Amino acid sequence: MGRPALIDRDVVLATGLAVADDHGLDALTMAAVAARLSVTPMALYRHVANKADLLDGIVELLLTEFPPPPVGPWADRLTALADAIRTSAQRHPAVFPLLLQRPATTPRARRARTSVYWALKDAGVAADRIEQTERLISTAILGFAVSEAAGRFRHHSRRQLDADFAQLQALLGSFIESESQIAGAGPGGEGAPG
Amino acid sequence: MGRPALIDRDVVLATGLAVADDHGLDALTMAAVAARLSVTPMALYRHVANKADLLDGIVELLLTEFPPPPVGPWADRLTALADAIRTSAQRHPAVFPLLLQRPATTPRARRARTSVYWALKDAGVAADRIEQTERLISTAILGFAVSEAAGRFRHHSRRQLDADFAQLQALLGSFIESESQIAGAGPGGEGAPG
DNA sequence: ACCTGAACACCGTTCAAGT
DNA sequence: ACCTGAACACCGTTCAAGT
Repeated sequence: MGRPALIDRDVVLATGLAVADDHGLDALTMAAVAARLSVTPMALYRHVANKADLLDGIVELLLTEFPPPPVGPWADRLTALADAIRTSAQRHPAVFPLLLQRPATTPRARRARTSVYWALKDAGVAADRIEQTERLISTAILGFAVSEAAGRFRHHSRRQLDADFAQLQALLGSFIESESQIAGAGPGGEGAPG
Repeated sequence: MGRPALIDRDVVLATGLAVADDHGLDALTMAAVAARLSVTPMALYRHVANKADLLDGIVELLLTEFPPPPVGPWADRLTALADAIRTSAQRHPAVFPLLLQRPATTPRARRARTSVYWALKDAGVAADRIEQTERLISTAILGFAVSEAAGRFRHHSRRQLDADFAQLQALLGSFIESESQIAGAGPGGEGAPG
């Protein structure tokens, strides 16, 4: 067998993300990633198939930043997840928009989606309405996070955007309650008894 | 003075859009656009400053496809606009996502935004709530249209996505009504009298 | 097994030159 | 004024070669 590896796939992806964070998506080239790793561009091809695979891997890496939601009432769990998504977008504005371009079928994407499913179940949403409800709220949250990260709101103040995001979360919260089968379900844990 | 022009900015932008529609964003190169116009790549630089300017111009061209909404009740006008946005996204999936990356400060973008303002005013939304309300509904509609165009929903059926979009529009409609200061304002023209 | 060096087709962009 | 031809730095990717 050969010599010890200098790099592996994970550091290639993490380095690619760092390059994009620091200098933008246009600056994310194979040569730039390689230079950060003190390695030849061609060395990367043992760890990623090509540049598209590198981008896919970086998007996948982004999903890692969405922490498992805390235990607690369903509304708190969804709020925490939405805040984590927005924070991740702010931290990685160059690559975050790519998230909209990949179907969420990888294990990590499924994990994030499943935690939303559980929250909606606890909120009292009917089983056959959970998937559609998840798509609606995820799309709205991602749409905001991407818009903010990509610069569509660049002429608005941070204070204004915080208020916008809070309003969006409130709207989605009341939508979920309207879908709830639990009479008078508030943002509590398992809904009102009886 | 010189010789008659073979091309102008509008045909360069339209040709760029056509290349992206036919072969994707990666295939949208200066050389490809020039070839379609039977011209040298360098000839394009008299009409667009550089490739970024070409992309900006194409995004601007997209806004042209949003027709002025019909006269009628505010809800019908907003529905028509939302449908036009989604249709444009479906027709131009490669470039539509770029719309999220530009602040809507150009005249054409402002025109589209203004027609939403008027609809919200007619719906009875308070003057100091109109701009935030417009951002919320535009972000949700654009988020859906971009997600669909960019492929995030590629594993879902057309029928399912139609239902999702209808549900999103219904949610936004009831949100607007909840913001209305006109008691019992339905989706009618100018709200209930008195 | 992992990395390097040389090479290729292609890309955006410039500059000076033609009409 | 508008377009062309030649040229440059850079990009993704291949292949054969080194250890």
